[in-house]
Amino acid sequence: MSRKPCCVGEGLKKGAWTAEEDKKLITYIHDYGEGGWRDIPQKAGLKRCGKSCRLRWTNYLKPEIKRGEFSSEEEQIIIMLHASRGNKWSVIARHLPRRTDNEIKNYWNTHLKKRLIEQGIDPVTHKQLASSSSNPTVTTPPEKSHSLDAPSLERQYSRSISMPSMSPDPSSDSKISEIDNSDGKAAQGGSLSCKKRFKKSSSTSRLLNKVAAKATSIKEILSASMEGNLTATTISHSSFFYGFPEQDSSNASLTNTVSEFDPFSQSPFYPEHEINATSDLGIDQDYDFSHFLGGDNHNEENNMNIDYGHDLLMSDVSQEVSSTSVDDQDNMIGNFEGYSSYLLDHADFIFDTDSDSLVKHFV
DNA sequence: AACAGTCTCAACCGCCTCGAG
DNA sequence: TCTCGAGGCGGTTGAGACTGT
Repeated sequence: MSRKPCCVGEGLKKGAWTAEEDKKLITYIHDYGEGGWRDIPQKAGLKRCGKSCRLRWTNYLKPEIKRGEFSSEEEQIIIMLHASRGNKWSVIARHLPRRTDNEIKNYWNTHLKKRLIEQGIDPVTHKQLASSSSNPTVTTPPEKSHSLDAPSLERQYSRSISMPSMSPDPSSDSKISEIDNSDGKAAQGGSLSCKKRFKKSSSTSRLLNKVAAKATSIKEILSASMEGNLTATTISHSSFFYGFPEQDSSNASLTNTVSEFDPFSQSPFYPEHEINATSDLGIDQDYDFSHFLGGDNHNEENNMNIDYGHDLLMSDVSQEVSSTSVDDQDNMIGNFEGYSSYLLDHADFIFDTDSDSLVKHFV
């Protein structure tokens, strides 16, 4: 019972971190590892509260953190998880690889919430706002507002929730690079603003970036779910094919080639080619995001956004990932990686100027 | 160029949970 | 069983960047 309180003390600094402070913290954690935050400021020579050090590390300096624009897949995941979990940012963050709860929270408050409102959807209840609905729904009490069933969600999101997405900033691995050393202050918002980024991106490059983001996101999602040691991700096998309508099952050679990289085919833990289809939404079928993507115009660009199952509304009370062996997890992750690589290696994505969309050709 | 309004997001605040003593 | 501190979490703030006039 002789512990010192954490955040009391004279001369503790507040406000933006300087590059020098960041360097001290990074150096210390590199040498001694995370944990024992109470003692870190003194040992690292920082005039900061331990809690502040922990937040700075976990939200900003940690090497594996991904910064930059959220992909459309990430946006969809956030919205769907928010619909079922509410403002449980840490829970949502566990299922978004390398994203922090703080970043997700900010992105929700500054982008996604506004977009849902613009679309006439209540960002709290995820139901149609009364003023914008021709068929007003009864207001749902808050405690029930985040447990909508799949058909309800499907009805609510009648338009695209996608925005042009950019691949992660290549420089994002270097946190130091985001510090403006000219005045010793942390650079505000380490990357360009959303609006500016979009101005710089042509529709073609945006689409190509989507392809790149898609190829890695499959693996990342499963990896994060496993690393989070909470739940299995509910990605159904057949979802992989929903986004590839031109993939004809009658084409025997193609089908064989694809199944060679089937991430589920070698897992004895997931019979019937389905990973833990239990979800908070109580759905066990694939969630077809084409309903989200805008009326009758389901062009290829839209399909690019729904290429894997978005019924990955995981349940923290469902099957624990720890019940699977390490070998099996590695095997599955490896298969995801193989499938992603396959897409990049064996499918040409050609930009069709007529339809302003990408056309996918397997070679 | 200057100013005001708006937007973004890093950082802080306060509360909660868990576990050690 | 109780107390208390560490760590975690969600809500909020405000400095700085951006945009419009």
